[in-house]
Amino acid sequence: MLELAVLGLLAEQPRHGYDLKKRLSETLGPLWGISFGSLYPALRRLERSGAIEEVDDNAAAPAATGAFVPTGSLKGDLAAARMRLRARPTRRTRRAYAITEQGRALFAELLTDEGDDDERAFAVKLLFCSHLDPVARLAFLERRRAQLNQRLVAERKPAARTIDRYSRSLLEHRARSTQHDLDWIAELIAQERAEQPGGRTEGATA
Amino acid sequence: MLELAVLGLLAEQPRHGYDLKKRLSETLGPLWGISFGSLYPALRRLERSGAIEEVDDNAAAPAATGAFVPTGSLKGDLAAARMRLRARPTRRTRRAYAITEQGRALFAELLTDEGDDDERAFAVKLLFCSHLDPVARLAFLERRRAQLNQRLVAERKPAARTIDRYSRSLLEHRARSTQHDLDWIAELIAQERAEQPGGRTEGATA
DNA sequence: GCATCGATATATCGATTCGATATATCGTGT
DNA sequence: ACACGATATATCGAATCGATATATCGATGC
Repeated sequence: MLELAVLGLLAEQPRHGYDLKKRLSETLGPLWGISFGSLYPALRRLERSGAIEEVDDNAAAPAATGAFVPTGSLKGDLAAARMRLRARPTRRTRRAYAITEQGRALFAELLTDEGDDDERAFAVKLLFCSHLDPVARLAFLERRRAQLNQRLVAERKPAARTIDRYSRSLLEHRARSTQHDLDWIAELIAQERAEQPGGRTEGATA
Repeated sequence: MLELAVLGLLAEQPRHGYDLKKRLSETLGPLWGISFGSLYPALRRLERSGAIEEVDDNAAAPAATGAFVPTGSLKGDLAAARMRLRARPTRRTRRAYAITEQGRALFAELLTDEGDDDERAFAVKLLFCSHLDPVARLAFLERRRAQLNQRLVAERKPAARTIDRYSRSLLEHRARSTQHDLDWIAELIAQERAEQPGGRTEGATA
């Protein structure tokens, strides 16, 4: 999962770890508080497997402090040179990674994979689903809709057990949330269909 | 977290692992697909720490197949006896646990703890917040409301970066969801206040 | 210049959790 | 007697988390 997210971001441009984390947690937000303890190992895994490779830091976004680095300035070059020259930089400095051809293949595979579909997986895949062809994208959204529909049915049936007031409220709220998600997906699907009519119409109107 | 959930269920009555998992996943649903690989170790941890203890299986819910065990029937007694008599039952049979005094203290402590408050922690605490006194419960709900408010502010501010259409849709949907959660909490708080007026009015009308 | 501070950045550790798998037991149908 | 599916416990390796340590960079003040 983390692999997919990292590959997706690196597919756009080379980036370094800190920046990857920043982007991911600002987009995935509270849904996935991604941690360095999982990110850096994931980067090492990906590098060992040849899906990404370290590149000489350039074009790797500076994760702006407000001050932005004038790419290729004298100052920047000097800093980079110093960095490169040091006998052992003790490696506490930026490491930028770029995706490889192999990595792109892996990315496509993970993105298409139908197996895993929890909340996180869906959100991550949606973030990068513009890389899918229209048909696959539609299938992806339909899959999600079916999943949510199924969940909603389970949530609608009354509680069976005697439950306390707060539990009941939680259950009810979750059913409403699922409905909310479902409406959203339905709209995304409608937009897809509007743009490429002729997709298969299976299960058309919810 | 799992500890809290387990203690909360065992506070009602003794239960065995499989049943605990069933109840938790039917209530926490897709938010937390709790697994045996975390549950059983958690039970062992709790037992070692003295928060729970194994009890001779009785009153531990049978997790109904539809057929219910007529508690204390001839058949049940025989099965139990056979189980107890076997030299080494290879322990692939039920283990029921009950909460101890120590466990209740731990439960109260975990439930009151203000530290951890992700989605899961909130849901679990809400499930058992009837064990809190009204003042603590109100404080708990207010804490959640403040957290969601803060999140909403962050989500409302426009995207800063150029993002693709699906990312934007995700972001927008999440802001709406947060608002939805916020409304829900606000209502829970209103109900609390209605039932016990005189709670401190700090930040009363959102 | 230089001391210091907060933001940027990488790394690692132990503990928890996940997901898959193995295996035993029970109730039921045939 | 047997097979079967649901119930039930257990364990393994890998992924993830949360905390912590440490290094670097840029700005601010003196």
